[in-house]
Amino acid sequence: MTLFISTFENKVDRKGRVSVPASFRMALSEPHCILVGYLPPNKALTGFDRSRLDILYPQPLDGLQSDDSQPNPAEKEERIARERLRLQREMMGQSDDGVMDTLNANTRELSFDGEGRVVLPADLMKRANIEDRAMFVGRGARFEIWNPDLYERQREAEFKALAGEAA
Amino acid sequence: MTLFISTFENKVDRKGRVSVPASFRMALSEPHCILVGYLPPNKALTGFDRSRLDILYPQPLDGLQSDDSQPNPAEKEERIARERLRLQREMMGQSDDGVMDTLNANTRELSFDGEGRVVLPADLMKRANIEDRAMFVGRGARFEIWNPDLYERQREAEFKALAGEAA
DNA sequence: CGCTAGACCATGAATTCCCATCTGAGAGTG
DNA sequence: CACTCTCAGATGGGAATTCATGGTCTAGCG
Repeated sequence: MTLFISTFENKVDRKGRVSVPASFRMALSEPHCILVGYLPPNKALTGFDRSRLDILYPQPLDGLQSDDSQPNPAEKEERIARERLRLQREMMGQSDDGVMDTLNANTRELSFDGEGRVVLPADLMKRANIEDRAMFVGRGARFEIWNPDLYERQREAEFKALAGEAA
Repeated sequence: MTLFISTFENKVDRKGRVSVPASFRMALSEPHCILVGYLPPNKALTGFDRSRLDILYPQPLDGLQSDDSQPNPAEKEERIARERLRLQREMMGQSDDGVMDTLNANTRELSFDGEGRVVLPADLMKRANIEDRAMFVGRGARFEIWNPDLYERQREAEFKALAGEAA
């Protein structure tokens, strides 16, 4: 899999559009969209590829039903029943997975225009203090979108932490 | 795949009609309806795609009859017999599945008009304190419909929980 | 006959699409 | 080594489409 590396500063135009760095776009499995969200206490937005969700989500049942690694059928049935009960409760809003719930609510699917840009929703921009410039920061499997000035401070802090650690 | 993410605030008109966000509509497998229900002590309504019911329901017999992971034929027959008895009791109203019973009773099938709207039943609106605005909140496999003001408080609470967890 | 639920139509605003321009890096050339 | 050419990526603006929203009409039902 391809990773997001390096940093790029691009402009945000009046419509909220930004070019996603070409190298980030090429790292995507879904070529036509990215997921971008905000979660506290972060100071920046987080972006990632759509295929990441498949990893984050527990597979409902399918994984269990075809799972023959556990040869004991009674235990397998029991696990399926338990998982089904969990899904049933979840469907009625009694979820036990607060993290994923919050992530889903606060993440958007942004699609590219013909030039490789996305529009950053106004509320997300506000949360990350992004105005007319955006810094794309590669973090491996994900990337971050910062206010460039804030990121420079963050970078210094990270450098300092590393240097201090080494000393 | 049906995946609901992000949040959208839409207006509820005098007839109780609301536009379901376009991205939610596109996530549906059944393009012409959604299931919406209320269960205490939730503060919001819960909606999901019709196809979800197939997952929530235990497969009657089919799964067992074709299940050859357990080579012992006697035990397999015994399990089928047990399952059949369970189904019989269920058909007589002696269900052992309280969650699904409650879910079925308190869920409505809402169909779309030509513009992608549904009408929210008055009693459901009342239970969720929804008046003239509705906040659609993506929760992955399901979504929620909130009074926007209540949801903003909920969002802050979720953020606080996340931030606290990180600290 | 009055009412309600559903279908149908009209409008404005927001979003997406499309085309034109700009810029910087690197290759090629004299 | 200076200069130009070329190309991919980035940026800007206007046109076209989608979406949300409000209203009206019609049919079925009480």
